[in-house]
Amino acid sequence: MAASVQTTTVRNGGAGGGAIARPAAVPGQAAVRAPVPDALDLLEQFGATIVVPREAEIHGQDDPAAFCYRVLRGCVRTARLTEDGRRQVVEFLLPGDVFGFAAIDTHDFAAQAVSPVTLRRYPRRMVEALAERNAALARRLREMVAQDLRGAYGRLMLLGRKTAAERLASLLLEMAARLPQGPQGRIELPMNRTDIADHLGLTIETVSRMLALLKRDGTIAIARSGLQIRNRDALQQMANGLRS
Amino acid sequence: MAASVQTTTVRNGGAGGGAIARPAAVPGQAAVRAPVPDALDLLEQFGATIVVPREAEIHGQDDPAAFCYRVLRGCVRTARLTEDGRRQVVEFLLPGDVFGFAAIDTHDFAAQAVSPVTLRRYPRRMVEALAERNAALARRLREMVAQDLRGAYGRLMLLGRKTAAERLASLLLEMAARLPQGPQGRIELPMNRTDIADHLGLTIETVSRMLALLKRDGTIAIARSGLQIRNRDALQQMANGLRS
DNA sequence: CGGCTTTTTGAAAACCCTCAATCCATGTGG
DNA sequence: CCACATGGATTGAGGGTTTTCAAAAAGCCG
Repeated sequence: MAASVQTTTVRNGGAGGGAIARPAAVPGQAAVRAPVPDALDLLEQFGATIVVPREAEIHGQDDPAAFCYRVLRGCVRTARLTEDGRRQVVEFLLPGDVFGFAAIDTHDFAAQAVSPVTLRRYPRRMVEALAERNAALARRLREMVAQDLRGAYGRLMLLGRKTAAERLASLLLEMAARLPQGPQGRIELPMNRTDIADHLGLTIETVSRMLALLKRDGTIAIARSGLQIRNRDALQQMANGLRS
Repeated sequence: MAASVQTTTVRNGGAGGGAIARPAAVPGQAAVRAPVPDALDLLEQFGATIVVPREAEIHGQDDPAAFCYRVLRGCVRTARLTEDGRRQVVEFLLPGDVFGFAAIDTHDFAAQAVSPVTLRRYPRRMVEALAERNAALARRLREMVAQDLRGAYGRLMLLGRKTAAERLASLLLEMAARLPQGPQGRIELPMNRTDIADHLGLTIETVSRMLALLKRDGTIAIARSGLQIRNRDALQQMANGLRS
């Protein structure tokens, strides 16, 4: 079922990947860059850096979980597919994000490259072996999974109880918080309308229409694949269902 | 914000609660009851058994996570609430199920008793302390959280991409698999229509209508709070969207 | 039996989806 | 350099599913 992964190994071993994603640095706080030790750093020596082309599969749904991953560059989506072809995009992963750590034996979602992606890849066997001997790492792993779970709960609310407008507003706010900001808070959404629709439980047409609405409001501005939030408060209100 | 928990402590300490919920026993297999050691058994000596009346709150959303729980009797629901009162029921917990183990500092959902409930309650501080020293327990905890995550992913698909009929069929099948079966596969749903609706992202009217449909089909039979699945294959097909 | 809540049923409306056409950006070949 | 083809995005019209509002029916418990 799983299409074979088409990747290019760039580096193998060594500390080639920069710092591990750390638990929630307080935003807006002066960055004291003493190298805070992170239990995940233990994995670094077993990591390999790989490059995945746009739209290629990193691993398939129900594939044996041989590796966990951390995103270095680009955007990854995790998704589930039904037998009859309906798709639910679980989440979008950006640089610093990790995935695959919650797997027991197999991954329970597919992972694909939304844009050209650079990943750091860790053998799960090593992760498990290290966690067996290192309580701090074990705890960190559990926290990471718990974090994912927390995110999933938020999405359950979004999909079960929010309107199309609210879902889109929520996504835009989330992406604005996670993506690098250009001048005037301009951001570049890496995913297309189909990805957004499959993430929000909508159709591409509805996504397009809601974006058009927000554009008419002056809440956002869209210019050739770039997006700018002009009225964050309005978006926030819309995301929370406080109808004007 | 959190309403105070109104509970009755029945027992404290000792091995009062029976065996811990174990990882997926193979159904239909002859039960070889050699006491398989479960890492969770370590917690048992710190457990307390409590009783919670129907509809009472076990813990509130964003409450500090002082305890984890295991259901001994009854049905618990976990739910999230928005500011404007919309509710998403995350899951229903039945005897043998545990909850609260994914919390970091606070619970990220409220837990309430759907029916009169008996719980075994473990101090989180103890759980953390034991996990620090016991790798098997740490791994077990992570697997439990990963299991929850897996379940959440399934629900994302359900809420994002399934129709009302499909959602209801899925729930009935899940409940039939988890609840004790009476004669002729008769089961008793512990939750009311509102709970089901808030779990499936629907309204109580839609839930009622879909049940009426299934009843007309002869797929299910409903008799005074009891439910019987008459055509499991039809339900299965409906749950997977294979329209007749 | 009477009062209460829960569930069911009905009719109309809202929201989102489907189908279809147009627009736009990008890339290709003449 | 421009015509054309391509794929994604947008816009429009109509329809379907689910919701909303309302009322009746069915349970439940005194």
